[in-house]
Amino acid sequence: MDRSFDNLDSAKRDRIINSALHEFSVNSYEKASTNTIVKNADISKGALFHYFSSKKELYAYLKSLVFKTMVEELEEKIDWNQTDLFERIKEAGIVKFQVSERYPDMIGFSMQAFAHLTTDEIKKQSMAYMNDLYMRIYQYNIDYSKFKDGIDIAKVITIVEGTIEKIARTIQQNVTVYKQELDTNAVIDEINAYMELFKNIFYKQSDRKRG
Amino acid sequence: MDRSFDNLDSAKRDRIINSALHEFSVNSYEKASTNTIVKNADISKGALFHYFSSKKELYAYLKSLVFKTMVEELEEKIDWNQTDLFERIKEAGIVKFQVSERYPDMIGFSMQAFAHLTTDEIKKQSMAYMNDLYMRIYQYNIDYSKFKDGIDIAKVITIVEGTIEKIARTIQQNVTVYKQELDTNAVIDEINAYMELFKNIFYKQSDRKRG
DNA sequence: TTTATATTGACCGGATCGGTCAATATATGG
DNA sequence: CCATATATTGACCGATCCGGTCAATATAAA
Repeated sequence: MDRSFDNLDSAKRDRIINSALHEFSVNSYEKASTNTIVKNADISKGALFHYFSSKKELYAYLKSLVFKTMVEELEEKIDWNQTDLFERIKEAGIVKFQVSERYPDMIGFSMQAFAHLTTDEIKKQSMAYMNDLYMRIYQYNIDYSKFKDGIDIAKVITIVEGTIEKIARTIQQNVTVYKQELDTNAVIDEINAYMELFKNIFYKQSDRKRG
Repeated sequence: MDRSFDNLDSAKRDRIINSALHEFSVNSYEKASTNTIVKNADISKGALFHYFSSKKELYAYLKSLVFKTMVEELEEKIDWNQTDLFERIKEAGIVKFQVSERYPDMIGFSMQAFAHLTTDEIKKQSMAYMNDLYMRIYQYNIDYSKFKDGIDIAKVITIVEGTIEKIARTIQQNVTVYKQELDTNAVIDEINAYMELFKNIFYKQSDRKRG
């Protein structure tokens, strides 16, 4: 990547990044069109290939940007002293949500990028890394003694993850289909409500309010 | 559609249907390639345009097939006398799972097809219909008195849906990434285990075993 | 064998692809 | 103000792929 891209004012840079993320989210790498990217970013074809030497390089840049951004944001903004699982998960969810306010198609891009990795080895490696990161989120400093006896923690995590992703999908749908505006506080309130419900049903009586 | 397509032996017909469903799942309508469809279905270009007069007609056929199949299967195979919510949801999940054994890309196609409907009106209508169908699944003959007092049923449904979809995605991932074979009974067992967990946490003590 | 039907794949004009580059606009330094 | 350097433009390139056609061929029915 030409360093001139980094010197662009951030509004223009984000316009290009978001346009590219969107195009690569909606289409496979091969079918994603640089023409569409420049049109939506409102720049000329030549400009794009001035910043990036090729489509492939643009794609690689986006991959590392997404990866780096996600990891850094999670590292920074998560309170790693938090011992309550549901509060931890809520924080991670909010971080992802905030990132997608700046880069709306980042998560879509990740999924598309992962689905179309070429070799199985690379897929397995990425999967392994993702699992590592998530294990840290779910385990580092977390107090599991609050849970009722006999509760299968792995299942709890599946349930909570599934629920949050479901909420995110529903919001996405409301925004794109019903043209609802995105109300950040409402989203956080909703996630909060679910987390309280989870505490109520999964924690021992005496631990319900401590979380 | 030419009726000659219906007279094809079902193996060949399903090969064409699945190849087309897959191509339209992975790509938008415009970028989906009839060349790719015929290649993967192992038929000639001429044959496809003998069965269907155009790409658009093929797409319309798939839409109505998917819609009809889903509705009919749900109507037929769900036990509408079942009063337990989690058993009902389990049945619906298993029906979808069985359908996707015959047509693996049916659900992916539905999502893609929905996401790319042209007018907002049509989107809203489809959304409304989906909601209706799901409301019947969640409400018809269901005994909600088993739930603990103060439990928010809408949230419970979101949680259970999210969990089942999460399980489905994980299985899909294991199949495509890790080349694991798909063990139907194991999947049903897993869904069962989650449903038992849900009964344990959401039902009153006295109703946990009756479901 | 004759007739009817199913299937093939080379071929069509047109659209789009990733990428180039001479021309132009803008910014910088004296 | 000019001179130079840099940023940006969009018409243009050959290549590829598009949806769809159709004369030729294979297969089945009569």
